[in-house]
Amino acid sequence: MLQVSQIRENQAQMAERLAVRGIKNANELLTAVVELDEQRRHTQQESDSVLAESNKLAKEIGGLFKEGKAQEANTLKAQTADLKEQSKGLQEKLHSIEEQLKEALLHIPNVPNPLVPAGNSDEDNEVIKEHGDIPSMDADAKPHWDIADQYNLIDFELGVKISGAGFPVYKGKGARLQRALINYFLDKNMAAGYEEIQPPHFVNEASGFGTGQLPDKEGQMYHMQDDNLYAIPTAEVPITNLFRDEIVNADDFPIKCTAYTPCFRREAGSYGKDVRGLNRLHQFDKVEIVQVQHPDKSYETLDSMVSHVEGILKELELPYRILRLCGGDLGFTSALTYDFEVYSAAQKRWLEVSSVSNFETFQANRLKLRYKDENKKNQLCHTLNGSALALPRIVAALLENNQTANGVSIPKALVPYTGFELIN
RNA sequence: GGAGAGGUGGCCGAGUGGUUGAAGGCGGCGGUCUUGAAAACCGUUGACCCGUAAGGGUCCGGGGGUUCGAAUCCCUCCCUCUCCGCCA
Repeated sequence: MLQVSQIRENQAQMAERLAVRGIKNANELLTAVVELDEQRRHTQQESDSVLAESNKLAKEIGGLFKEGKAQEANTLKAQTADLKEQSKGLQEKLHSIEEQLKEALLHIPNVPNPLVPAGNSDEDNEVIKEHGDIPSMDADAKPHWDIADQYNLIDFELGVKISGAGFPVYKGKGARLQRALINYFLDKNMAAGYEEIQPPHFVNEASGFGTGQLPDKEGQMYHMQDDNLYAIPTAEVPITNLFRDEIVNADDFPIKCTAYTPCFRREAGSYGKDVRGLNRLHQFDKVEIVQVQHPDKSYETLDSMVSHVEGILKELELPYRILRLCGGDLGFTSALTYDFEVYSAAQKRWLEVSSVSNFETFQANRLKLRYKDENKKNQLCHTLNGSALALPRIVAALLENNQTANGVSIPKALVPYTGFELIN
């Protein structure tokens, strides 16, 4: 959620940058906010002075009663009726304006960083780096779903039987590969200074709101109606919400957490050719990194998170590229996002495996996540997160890119974790 | 699922209608003492909104009510804990 004070100060600039997202009426939306805020402040002033007056009278009446001057007290009492009436009306007005203001703010996305290129779709994302050779495969190279089938690694049909489409069953070396990747990622993140956390996989409404999944993206999460809990779509939600309503110590910056969790996504309405095999699932595994940082240092941190993820992909010997997301592809809450894609040789396409973002104060504002600055004033922190990494597409790329006549070879860095060098 | 207790500032905890935004303690910050540190002692220390400021207002789980006045009384919702039952 944007801060009204900032909108007031930089409306024109913000509108301009929001336009990068393809929002045509950005300036109108911001103007509505500013106007509501003006009404709010005006109404509050009125209300405050009425309340100040009644507080004064109440104290006088209290004093008079104590002195035993009941007569005078009762005279004063009569005066308060009118004030009460006024106050009630003003309170109601104030509440209603505040509601409208919140509603207006809730539907404005984060302001993109100046680096964010304009554009409407993933076509307009900016490739800022490409690394590794695209493997040239034989014509009969198999997509990962065939390899998974051949070596009995993943059973999609069994998943359908017990849950439904998008819930794969990993078996044997398939399951072990998953476990190896999770441990490997966690170890890499820990070595980079992230504290490992095991959070709950279900969260309450307040948490969904804090990171921005609610109220807009309600349909994308699984919801347990009886208990009003949501299955987490990413560890970002429980981890970032650890810091909800907190005033953290500025000396603790940067706060770095990592967590492995399954992720649940309804992906309502998705269908078509992109969803085959592991490409798009209702349940998948991911190791996430989250940081809470001082506003002055968050972009430095974003860069360090990007190079951290990059280091992992290099070790896994996967060809990858880094994209800077354009305005149209940028998530609602993000100010700047880098996506990582690995090349999947048999499908002959890039697959997104990580998304690293700086949310600046957008989440912190909803979370009320603050720190004390040098002047002991509370300021909003910056939050960042990234996948390090999401498993399924890494598995897909590993299987496809490393297939040989003898089987699928495991990258060196991973062998200590899998305990085998070859899937055959 | 059944029964009971409770939700107060960063934390613990007192407070049952009046000038209490809230005793006390812990923690934090500053100081005295010390070669330095610890201990001890003294002082200081809530959040949010409006206002250039002075100042004003709101907040004791959320919402509503009673009252001139509510952390304190009433209604309602939410949450937590304890015991019993069930159970990895």
